[in-house]
Amino acid sequence: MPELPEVETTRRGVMPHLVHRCVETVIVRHRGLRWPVPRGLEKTLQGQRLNDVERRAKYLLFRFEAGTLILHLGMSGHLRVIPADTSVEKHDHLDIVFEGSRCLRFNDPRRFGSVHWTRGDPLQHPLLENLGPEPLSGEFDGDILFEQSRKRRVAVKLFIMNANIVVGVGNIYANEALFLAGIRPGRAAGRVTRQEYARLAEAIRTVLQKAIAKGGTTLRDFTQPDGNTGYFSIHLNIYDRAGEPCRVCGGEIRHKVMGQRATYWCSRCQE
DNA sequence: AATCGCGCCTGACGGC
DNA sequence: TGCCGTCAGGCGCGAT
Repeated sequence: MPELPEVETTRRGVMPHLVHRCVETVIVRHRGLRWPVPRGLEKTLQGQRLNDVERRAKYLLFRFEAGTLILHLGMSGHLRVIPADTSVEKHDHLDIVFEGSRCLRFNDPRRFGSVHWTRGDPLQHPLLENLGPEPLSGEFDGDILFEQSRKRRVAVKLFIMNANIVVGVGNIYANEALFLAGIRPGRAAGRVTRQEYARLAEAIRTVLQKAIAKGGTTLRDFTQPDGNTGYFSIHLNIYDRAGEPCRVCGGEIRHKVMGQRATYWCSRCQE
């Protein structure tokens, strides 16, 4: 499932093939994503030049002259740049064909992804305007987490997965970051100390940056049909290792469902 | 205001 | 072999 590193890797992979090129055709094969693909997107995009591809949280922002295409990969979505005559496969919902036969193709089996169009500032779009800071930016640190969390009883794991607090911390990375910081996921957010939040913020940056580095090496060529996300190459310390020994202390890794999400921790390393 | 939990959707997997 | 039930999982939204 695409988490922030996968989305960032996707951005870096597709952008150089498409930027400064004009759209020739748009093909929508399945409008029924999480929200319907906007009516008239085909006409809106036709002839538009792509100026840049940016990312905000897990949203990709394709900046055209007349507006911005906002795209979320959902659970199972992925983007590739392929020759326009490449045969269509199951779940290929959307093609944006650029000059030079370069087709940006969106495939999403579970259809939790979405596509939006806005003429205004995409950062003011209702889906983006209330998002918290980017974890890899200078605006994010332990103090922000500490201050936002006072008097809040929600579990610290759910707290850091809340996109209004900080974006891009999906379930896997929340588990891994809490392990690195030595904090139990079930602790009330308001009871975690400033010092612990400093460690946690650093751990979040570390796991995300490592994952981006890995993704960057596996995803070098987006024109290859088998380009995968590099997700499985990430070294996981805790996620999906219930009952196995902790790599640091040998203690048994515990598992529990929290907020309908699989949660793992080491009962010795994490307090 | 904060928190909880639903539902969207398909593929993988286990049981029979 | 095949059918069926269950589960995962990001995230917005309505309910509490």
